[in-house]
Amino acid sequence: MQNSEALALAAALLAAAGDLTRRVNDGVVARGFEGRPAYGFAFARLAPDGATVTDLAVHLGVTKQAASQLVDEIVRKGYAERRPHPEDARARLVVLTERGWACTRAAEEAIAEIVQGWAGVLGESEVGVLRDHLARIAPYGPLRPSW
Amino acid sequence: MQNSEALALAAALLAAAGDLTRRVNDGVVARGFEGRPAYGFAFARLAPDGATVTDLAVHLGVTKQAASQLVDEIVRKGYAERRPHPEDARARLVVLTERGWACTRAAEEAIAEIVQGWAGVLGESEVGVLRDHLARIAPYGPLRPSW
DNA sequence: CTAGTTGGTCAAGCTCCTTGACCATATAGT
DNA sequence: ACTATATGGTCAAGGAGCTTGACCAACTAG
Repeated sequence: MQNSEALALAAALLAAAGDLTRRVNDGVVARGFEGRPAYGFAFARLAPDGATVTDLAVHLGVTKQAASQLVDEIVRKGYAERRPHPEDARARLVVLTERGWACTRAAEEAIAEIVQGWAGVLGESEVGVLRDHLARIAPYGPLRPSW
Repeated sequence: MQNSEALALAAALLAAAGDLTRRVNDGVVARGFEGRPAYGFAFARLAPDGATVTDLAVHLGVTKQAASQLVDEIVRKGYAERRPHPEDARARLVVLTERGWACTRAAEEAIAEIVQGWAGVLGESEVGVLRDHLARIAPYGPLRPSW
């Protein structure tokens, strides 16, 4: 393996990720939602049944104070709400509102559209290969900065 | 293409990029340099023959004020220096110092090491396929947040 | 039932970026 | 040559998003 090939691979990976992040965010905004990339990962954690602020902090890799501020923000914008936790009076369960779900669906649409474009360039089967390769090299990568 | 497959691909791409960024930075720090991921892209632009602050700002996708502050930082840390520009008395040419070059080489070593690991998982030839796929889906992606 | 742990928030501060104002030099129009 | 505009760079102030530290309320283990 040539050194320059390793550099080219690293650059291509970062460029592809940066491009994806930007385009997903643009797609969500174009569908009428306001937000920043971090929302997407937060929503992914909240989606099934809600989560506590501490859960979210762990998921995002930030302090619980930062997660709490993010929740303030998405609550203020109407994407989620804080409810009493059914089993722990200290905790609060943060759950998506209907608008939060709509925003999540918008992000998924945007992603599907972009990946569709990749399939047009590489072909369906090669996109599957790409996904497989990526999953194998970074099974536990961090989830922070993007949709 | 299933929607969930598109989501899995997007998540894997972001995870891989985040993992790469973190590990390159760790590798550079482990080799005795202090820095943040943005340095790497700045150094890549400065490397051949130096660049002006404005060049750097365009390359990084930030304002020239931000680029100027970044240059302050890498100058203060001994990685670069400002010289008069040979053809324009308004401008200054920012060039890497020997320590700046050493830091760049350290980053390249770290990258080579990581990609080596990927070759161990996927095989040499598949790493080439991966690089090709990524280059084809994001030929002009942004270059900002990482080494 | 006290002692320690855990969920959450408030407050202050830091880092990195932005916008706005400004100066020095370069370039174009007349 | 001379004014007008564009460009390279910096200073200053402010904002977004994170951190650390302090703290309270409620859970859990001895």
